[in-house]
Amino acid sequence: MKVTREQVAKNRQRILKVASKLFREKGFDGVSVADIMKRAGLTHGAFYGHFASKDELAAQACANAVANTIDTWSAWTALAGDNSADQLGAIVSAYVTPRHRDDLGGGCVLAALGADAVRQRGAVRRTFTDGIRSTAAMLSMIAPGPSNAAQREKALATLAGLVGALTLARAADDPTLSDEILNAALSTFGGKSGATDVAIQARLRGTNRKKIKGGQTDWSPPPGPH
Amino acid sequence: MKVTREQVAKNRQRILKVASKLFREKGFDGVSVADIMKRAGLTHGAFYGHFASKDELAAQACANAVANTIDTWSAWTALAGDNSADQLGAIVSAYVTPRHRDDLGGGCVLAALGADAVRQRGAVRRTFTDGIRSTAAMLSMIAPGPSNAAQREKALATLAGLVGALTLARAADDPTLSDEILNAALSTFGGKSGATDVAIQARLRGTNRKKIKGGQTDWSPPPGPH
DNA sequence: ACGCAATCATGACGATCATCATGAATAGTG
DNA sequence: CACTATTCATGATGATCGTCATGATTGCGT
Repeated sequence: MKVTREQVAKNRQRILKVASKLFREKGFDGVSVADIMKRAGLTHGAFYGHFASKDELAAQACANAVANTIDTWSAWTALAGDNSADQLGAIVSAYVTPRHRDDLGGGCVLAALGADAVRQRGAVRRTFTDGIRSTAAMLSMIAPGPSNAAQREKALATLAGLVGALTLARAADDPTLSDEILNAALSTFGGKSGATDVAIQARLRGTNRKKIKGGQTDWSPPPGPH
Repeated sequence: MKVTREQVAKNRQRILKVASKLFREKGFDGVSVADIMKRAGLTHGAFYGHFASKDELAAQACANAVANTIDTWSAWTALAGDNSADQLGAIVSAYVTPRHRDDLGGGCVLAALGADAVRQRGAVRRTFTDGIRSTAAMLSMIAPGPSNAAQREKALATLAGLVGALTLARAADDPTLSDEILNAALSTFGGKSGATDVAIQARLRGTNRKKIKGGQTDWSPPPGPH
């Protein structure tokens, strides 16, 4: 078989997207190349025409997931207007939600693969580090504080709080405890701050959940500037 | 071969201890039964005389790691005296350290296996949930706040912040960024609070590191009430 | 001291894994 | 239209995995 150049590019992107989702859901060691290819609608033999190894795929899928996270956060802040405090509040409010907690494969890559990244070396680890840098830089620009250093400190602490809360809320096998963790993080890390519009909050926190094809949850609020 | 009943118990404990360490270092999927048994000084065949399956071992090793974490935290608070604020500060100060970051196999199980626990079911997941409950309860008792609810909220948010900071600091492949994350968490989550004795702080934060046999780091401050 | 029962070592089983070899089909090129 | 390069499917390979069967060794109750 041979396919159109356009189809080849589509296949490659589909592999990346599927891998990005499956890795977040089951971890790097929990997914096989055959699994990924099957979900991408291909067989395992076609894999090595696109990527040199599973490790190379992991790195690129990680980069894909990071870009996904950044885009989502951008969409969140765009809904909050120009006020920095509102923007930070928007990210926190949307991050620490049952909706995000239940969307392991489509959610923040730092929370889903953070512990796995520790055990990786080479490209995967470097890509992940850049993901931390990017998200931290994004939060630093909108975090409140009397100086750049103070803003960055708040940004890093908030990022840690969000990632930790989501991880623990996911790990907790008890809905009550899980919700409690999310709510504590929401209150502590700025979800209540400022005068963020209530309707926007509701949208960000998933009150108006929207389903898209395939039973997947669309956790990016429509329409967004992207 | 047969061995003393006492030796059998020792072997079992050794398997548990090794598994508890290796699982934290490499994740549940990253360690094989043969790996664990080899490090415990036995061969893989002896395994199923002690545990019914790898999953059962994972659950018990997880419980072991939780107990380990609780004990360590108790030792930390014991050094800080009777003041609650100092005790919380002691835990935060000792938790978010390069020493703890670099001791993946001996450190907090919530940070090391949190993301992996999400993908587990059954006993492992339940044990892990209990670990979250236990640590949260411990922090709730010493966290400041005008009410029990406020104390618990602060405890949960602090726990999330600690776990997230340690995870990100470990994942970051850049020492500068990694230290920055630890310091931000230290400042934000109460490490500076109160009048905690400077010498105790230094001991908790690893200034007087002590090596024990096997090149392993003894991250529990001596002597401790345990 | 004898015999049973337990514990470990050796080895093997089937399943699964990442990766590679091969061939069929065909899009792109002249 | 014919040729070539490429893309994918099929299948195989060697390694590793969790688990189990077997037998040798020997502690321990009698």
